[in-house]
Amino acid sequence: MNDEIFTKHSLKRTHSRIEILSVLEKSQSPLTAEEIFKLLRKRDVDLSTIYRTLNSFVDANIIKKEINNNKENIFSIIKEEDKHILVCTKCHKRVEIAGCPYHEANEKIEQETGFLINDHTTEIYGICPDCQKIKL
Amino acid sequence: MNDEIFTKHSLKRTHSRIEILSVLEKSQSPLTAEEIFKLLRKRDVDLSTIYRTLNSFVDANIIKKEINNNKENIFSIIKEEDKHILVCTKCHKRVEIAGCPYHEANEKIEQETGFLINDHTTEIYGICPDCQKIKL
DNA sequence: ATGCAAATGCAAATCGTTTGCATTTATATA
DNA sequence: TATATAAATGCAAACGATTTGCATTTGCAT
Repeated sequence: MNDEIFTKHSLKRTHSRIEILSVLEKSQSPLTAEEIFKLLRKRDVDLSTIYRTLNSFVDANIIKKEINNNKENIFSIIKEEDKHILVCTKCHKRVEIAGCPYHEANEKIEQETGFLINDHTTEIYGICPDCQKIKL
Repeated sequence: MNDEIFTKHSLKRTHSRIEILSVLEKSQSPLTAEEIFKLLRKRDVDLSTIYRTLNSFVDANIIKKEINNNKENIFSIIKEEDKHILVCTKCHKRVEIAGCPYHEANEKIEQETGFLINDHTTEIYGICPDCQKIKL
């Protein structure tokens, strides 16, 4: 299954990592480390391994860590639709960024306001590092 | 000074709270509880009080709690420019929301990409709770 | 000025997370 | 396919940020 994701970040394709990633992929909402632990069928993965794995995944930009309304640390897969575009207003270069937290942010807003959010801007305007170097 | 903010949330206007709020307001960037503790001039406020106060402020929607790149919990004032508008695509009602995390999110993006962000959409489109109740 | 609930300081407890170490496992190479 | 080696894991112990209990103090309404 999800083979590349491991090799891509030079992470070994181990039982624990496959299971943890699978749990996160199947989940509709972000999970705490403890929840992942409980969801792992036989609980055959040690909690410390879960924490180590989650940290690896965060560092590899595969998942992101946030705080929920209950002040717990939660983890969730960075999905394709979470990716946004940075547009340089000078050279018009377009750069894709991963792990943009807007999606999460919007979920929070939905929870807090009862709104059903359909859309939001996915382009962010600014000046890229290259153009910042050019004097005017 | 900032009198209403306390009465508004029925929080007593105490020395600790005034000091902590002041530190957060003066700070250009989000702070950890420990940093706030160290910034308090005479460190005359107990760490436990700082934590209790920060929790009160978060609950009262005066500040927000997030995770920085170093995986520490950080707190920052919810500023006016952090507020965004929810626009209902059915009834065109406009609702202001406080504590929208886009601003923080953008700061993170700036750090990670080197981009200087100038602008982003402040209107979010969806369906408000009232319109969700109306059958079509 | 008085009373009372809320807030505080202090010390101790809690609990989510990390770490050390011996053992196991995945992957590269012969 | 067998072998070597670094990486990953489980377990138990440690850690440290945050919370809590309790006696005392403080803010605020009356």
